[in-house]
Amino acid sequence: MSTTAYHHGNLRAALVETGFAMARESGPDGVALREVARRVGVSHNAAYRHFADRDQLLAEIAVRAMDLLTEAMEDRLALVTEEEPVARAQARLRECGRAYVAFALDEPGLFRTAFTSHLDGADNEGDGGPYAILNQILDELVEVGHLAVTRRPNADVVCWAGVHGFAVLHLDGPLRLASEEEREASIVRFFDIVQRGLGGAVG
Amino acid sequence: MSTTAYHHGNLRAALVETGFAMARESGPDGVALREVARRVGVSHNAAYRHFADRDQLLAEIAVRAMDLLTEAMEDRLALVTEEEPVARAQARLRECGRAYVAFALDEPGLFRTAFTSHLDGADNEGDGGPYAILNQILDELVEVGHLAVTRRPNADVVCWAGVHGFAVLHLDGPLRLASEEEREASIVRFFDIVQRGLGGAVG
DNA sequence: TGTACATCAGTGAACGCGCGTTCACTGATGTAC
DNA sequence: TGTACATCAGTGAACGCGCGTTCACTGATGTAC
Repeated sequence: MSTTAYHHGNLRAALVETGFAMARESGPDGVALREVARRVGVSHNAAYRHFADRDQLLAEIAVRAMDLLTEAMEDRLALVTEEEPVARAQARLRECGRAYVAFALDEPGLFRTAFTSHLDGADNEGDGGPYAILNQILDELVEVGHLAVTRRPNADVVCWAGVHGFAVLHLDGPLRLASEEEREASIVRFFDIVQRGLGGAVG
Repeated sequence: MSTTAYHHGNLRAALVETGFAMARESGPDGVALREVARRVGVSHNAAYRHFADRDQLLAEIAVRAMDLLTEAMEDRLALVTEEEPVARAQARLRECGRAYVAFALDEPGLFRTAFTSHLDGADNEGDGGPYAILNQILDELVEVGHLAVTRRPNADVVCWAGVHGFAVLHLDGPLRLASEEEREASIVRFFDIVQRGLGGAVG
């Protein structure tokens, strides 16, 4: 943008930021080292001063993408006003899932980048990311008496799989042509089934 | 392999077969037109006599991959011996899902190829593929009284999403490092939750 | 306060890669008379 | 049964693409004395 020409001063951050924007536009494969450098206005190998290779840059971008997903979920959870404990926990589970799906569909490039495998950096576990949020909400469902402790194990993976599969099928998969109405109806049914499946009581 | 040198006689089929083998090894991106031709022993542009472009070849390979998935599901369904109607339909739902996940994990290249978007050929709907099988089993669950007709709509998408997400998270995603025991425990919980979520009665 | 020098952060040219696709072509096949 | 010829199915060379990465380099910076 400006700064001291030679000795950019902030190259690393600029590369990540620009690469992030490119991932947003066109997913992980859209992040070409040469093109990132070009956009930042620096020679194409200057990046090697700051990253061992392209994958290391991409890993850092992926972490930021995952962070954005996490924020999107937190933002949405903050909007839950329901006070009755069981209904509240259920609503939080729904909103958390909806935020995940909405992020995937609104930010396909970032979503794909966040879930690019073969990158180290992001281990996605425990660290307060989407998975941790989900786990916390499931714990709330236990505390509140909707989900039996004995049925708590692996409930996290099940919920995650459902929501992730929903996102992926609609994003890249055979359901990508589904109308918004169909999508909405399916997701409503999804939470209906999950809620009944988790809970001990019916209806 | 042999045949009349010039005028291969069966080039189209040979290209599809070899491309299929390459997709099996390394997924859709592993199917390079030039390499397929090389392996078949033909000049790299002979393929253009039979396919408009690489995507058309890949689309045909994807259809065959989807067919193999379908067969895997059917084979596994054929093994269900349970006779009591409700238990039978439930078992069929489980086996159908298990076959899907097993295929994804055992044949990652083919699974990814089958679900490569941007290809025409496969519309994956109604034609007797995995989705049709799932729909049929859900209809059985309705007939048999486990699933209420009013709750039938979109149950297909929900089941599909769960199983697909499970596969994808374990194949490419953050759960790819999960042990076989964890995977098995999760999938058991998955069917537990789906079955309760679908059914009107509890456990 | 001035200068020497190590270190750091960039540059520019080049390598090697394998791909998809197109062009003008030639060898093989089969059919009509 | 023989031959002419259209059609079909391959070939080989070439284009253009953009990439990641490495090499030897040079200009800027800051610190020690």
